[in-house]
Amino acid sequence: MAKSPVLPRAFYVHPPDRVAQRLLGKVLVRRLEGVRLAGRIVEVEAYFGFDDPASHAFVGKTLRNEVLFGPPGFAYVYFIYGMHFCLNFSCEPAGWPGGVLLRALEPLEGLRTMARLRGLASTANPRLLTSGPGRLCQALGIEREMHNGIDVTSSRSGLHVEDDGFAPGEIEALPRVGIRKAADRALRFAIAGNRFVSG
DNA sequence: GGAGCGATGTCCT
DNA sequence: GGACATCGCTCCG
Repeated sequence: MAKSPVLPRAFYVHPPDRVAQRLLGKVLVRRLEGVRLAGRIVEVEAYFGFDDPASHAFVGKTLRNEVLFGPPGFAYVYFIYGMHFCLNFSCEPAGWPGGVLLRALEPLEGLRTMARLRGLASTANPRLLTSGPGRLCQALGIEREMHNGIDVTSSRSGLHVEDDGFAPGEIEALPRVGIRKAADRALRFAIAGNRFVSG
């Protein structure tokens, strides 16, 4: 089996809605203590900058969101609701804010480790592993202190994205989840019919 | 299976 | 002090 190429920086140097749609079908890979955890990206959301009130970047650059204003292809990990982490990738050239939130994966490799990290006794219901932004971070052992600001275009950073040639087929555009502002914009993208989409 | 709701830390005003 | 890009539990049908 040919080794899948890692998505390079150039992949992320585009507006977040474009990057979001092109991330669908790619494989998120986390190397954790020698174990390879992997899942296919099936649901994402795009967040712009100053013209998007729902974006963390809308208020301008702060200590928390500065990764979104930096160069593309870096992880923006934040803590929400007192107990969950969410993973984004920065987009657009340095100086332009924008990011893509990863909302759901179809688990491919390392399911038993994912279940353990999620506090589940088994992999009987794989939807409970990585369907949802907080769940996928927990399943892959992604935390802010370790991962915020790391380069996801390097396979040495322990978190990167690969292209295994999978073609996602039909993509649907939906309203974003869990936001109050700009909730009418269809900036959530999913592989149509995939059972791991969080909805 | 779906609506309702509580838990809980961090950031910005 | 309030809002928050969530999750899992309860209760009800």
